[in-house]
Amino acid sequence: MPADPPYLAALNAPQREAVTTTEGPVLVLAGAGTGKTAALTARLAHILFSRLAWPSEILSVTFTNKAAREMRERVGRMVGDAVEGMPWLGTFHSIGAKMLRRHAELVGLQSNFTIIDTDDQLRLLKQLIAAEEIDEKRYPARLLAGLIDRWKNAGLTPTELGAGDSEAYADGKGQQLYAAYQARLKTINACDFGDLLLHPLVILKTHREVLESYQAKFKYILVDEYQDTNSVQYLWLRLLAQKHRNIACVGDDDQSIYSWRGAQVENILRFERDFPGAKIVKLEQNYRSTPHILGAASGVIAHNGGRLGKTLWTELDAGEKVRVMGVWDGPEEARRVGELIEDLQRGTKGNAPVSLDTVAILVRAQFQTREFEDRFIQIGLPYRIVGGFRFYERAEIRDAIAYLRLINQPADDLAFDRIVNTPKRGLGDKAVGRIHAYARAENISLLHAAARLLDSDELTPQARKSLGRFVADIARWRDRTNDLNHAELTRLVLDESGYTAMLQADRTAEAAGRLENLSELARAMEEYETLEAFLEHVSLVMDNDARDDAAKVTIMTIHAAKGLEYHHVFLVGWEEGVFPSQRALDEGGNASLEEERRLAYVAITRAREQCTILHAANRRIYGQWTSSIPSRFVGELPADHIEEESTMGGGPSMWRANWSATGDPFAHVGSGTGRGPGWQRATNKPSPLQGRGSEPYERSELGAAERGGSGRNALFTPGLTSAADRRPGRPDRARTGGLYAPKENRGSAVSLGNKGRSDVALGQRVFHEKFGYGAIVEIEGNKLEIDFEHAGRKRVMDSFVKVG
DNA sequence: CGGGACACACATTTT
DNA sequence: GTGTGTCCCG
Repeated sequence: MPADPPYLAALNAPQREAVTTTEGPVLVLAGAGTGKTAALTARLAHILFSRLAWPSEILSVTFTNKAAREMRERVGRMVGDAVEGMPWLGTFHSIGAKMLRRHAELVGLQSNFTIIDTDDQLRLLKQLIAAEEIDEKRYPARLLAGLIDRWKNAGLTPTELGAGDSEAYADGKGQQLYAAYQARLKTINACDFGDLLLHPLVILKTHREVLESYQAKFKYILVDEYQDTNSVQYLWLRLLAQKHRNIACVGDDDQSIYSWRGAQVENILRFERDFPGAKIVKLEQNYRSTPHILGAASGVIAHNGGRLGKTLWTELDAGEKVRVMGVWDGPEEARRVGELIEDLQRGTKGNAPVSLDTVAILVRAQFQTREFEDRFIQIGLPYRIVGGFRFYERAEIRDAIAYLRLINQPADDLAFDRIVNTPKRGLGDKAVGRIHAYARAENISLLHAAARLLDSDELTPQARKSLGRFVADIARWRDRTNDLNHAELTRLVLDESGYTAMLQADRTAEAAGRLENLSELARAMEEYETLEAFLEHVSLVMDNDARDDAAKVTIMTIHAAKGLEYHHVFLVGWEEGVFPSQRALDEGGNASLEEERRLAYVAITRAREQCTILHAANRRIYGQWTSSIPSRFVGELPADHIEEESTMGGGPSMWRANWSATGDPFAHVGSGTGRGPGWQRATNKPSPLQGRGSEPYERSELGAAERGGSGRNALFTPGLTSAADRRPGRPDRARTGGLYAPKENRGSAVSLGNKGRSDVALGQRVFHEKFGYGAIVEIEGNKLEIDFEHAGRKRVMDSFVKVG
């Protein structure tokens, strides 16, 4: 036997088996951190090196673009340029789009169809709902969108819906609307995310010759994160693998966290039945986490039933126990995490300084990121939030892309609607309404209708002139696609449409940023061969790849963290109602709870060396202060693997007891009734919930330092409110000292009325304790409107900024 | 027609 | 607390 090829050298026995068992169905059960990606990429390399197939004959699907990119890079390192020829490596959605473009006509589309996002989808549905004269208040478009999504994930076209399904919306109009929606998409030559999966399935099912060509083509199929496949994806795979039956699926039932998106763990559980004779390989040696971290994760997941069951083990040294910390409230949580990260960064107790790139904070839901953002701006700790607002969702970017979409695809009515009057051309509701009516009557696209209306008397001369110019512009730009590259075209369009001028005329601070974003857009486009390729990228790639190299702490959701690893991981908000989420507790029963638990498992196993779990006793959720108890998952952590500490004295068990002794501290407030600050003020009762957030401007005046910490004791001991609670804001650390405004201005700022200070001016750069640096865009007495570099626009009192 | 003020509902996770 | 939709005014 010749020496092992390099790609096999570093693999353990089960991994090798997963790599070299190329023929026949294989299911690889890979626990967290067991070298799943390594095995998967080695398998690809093995198939290529052994000349079992050409790169174009391998289908390998992942769930995220991140995973696809990583696999491409790693395979590239092993096999060199051959990876360039792997056209079928990508996410289910990108591969679906690719197949669909080849066979679009089979489902009534043209191959230059537009991929619409959820925003466009919602707008379209609203139109249809209105046309049916359904009360959108009673039956929100969102609900319908959710249903359609679910149907598509299940692989069901409108005609295939079950009897009960159409009942789900507006007294049985669900099916009808679904059909109308699909018809509408077809006329505007567009499809949504779900269609990228559903249309290809329909094509494979109804066109034997197409199916056979793909079956013959894909000699090997690889699927990552198999536990997350939904029904459409599953049906795809089953059809495509039928001929060669060389399908390798890698997954972990304990990491199934997408059932709400239609994922069926059952797919993994029934693999052997679907592919008789399948070989099962288990990867159980973990290379990522210390035994304590692994032990903690295993202890939690052991509370779930119906698992395939794996026993993870590791050869790594014991390392630190998982830290569990109880804190008083949300702001304190952020403060503590900030301090701990600064300690890491500095290096303490003989530990070497740590790069922020190896540190992550994982949250259950997006709203939790705010607290950390606020705090980190304040202390100047560099951070990056993954997910959240994405570059391509900004209004100006969407506008620019709408222009391009319309140029690329004149039937794109959604794009037309978006930009026909942006920038303002004097084409308001009335004019646009006429265009719509005409298009509907003649069954033509909006752009087409607009062109025809120019020859009629339907529009006012003013509107006609304006619209004429718009239509001519689009046509002219369309012609220029031949002689200009798309980045140049974009710049031309932005200039000639008046969009650039509109932003230049806008003196607000945001406008400058928008212009910058647009030039960034044009720059990004240069990396793509064609306009079509770029638009596809925009539609499918959701992660913001604006990566800069400065080391930063990463803040993201647990979902987004799947597949990633960090040396130091902070898991925050482990409280009942936050994690597990209230939704999961309220509905979905045990299945939801188990999914939350798997999420906890995923979260813990992201950590390599150090895992810190935090829970707060009080948290403000949707503006209401709520007391909370530690997550049940905290209780499920095996005692041997954790060490608990609390910043509140007495340890977590103490204040847990406190909580039950006090009963519901919010009983007198009628918590959860949605009563706002106004009501609280009106009652004029010295309630601990009163004050603070209820007064205008106060929120921004108070440093987070004060809002956290012991000042909040009042929540549990109403008698003791004040002194501590009313103490004026004060920096809690030496390095931020001196940034506060002079004392005499503070506390009485509101009563001082409109006497503004004299040392500030428009455009001036200032520093605010809570929001960081920003420029003054407006001065109104003692109130300033400031455009903060990181925190956006806020109105604050002038006494709380320092000229800087 | 456009912009601003107001009232209102609405609040996981994502390709 | 937020964003969205609507109304009214210039």
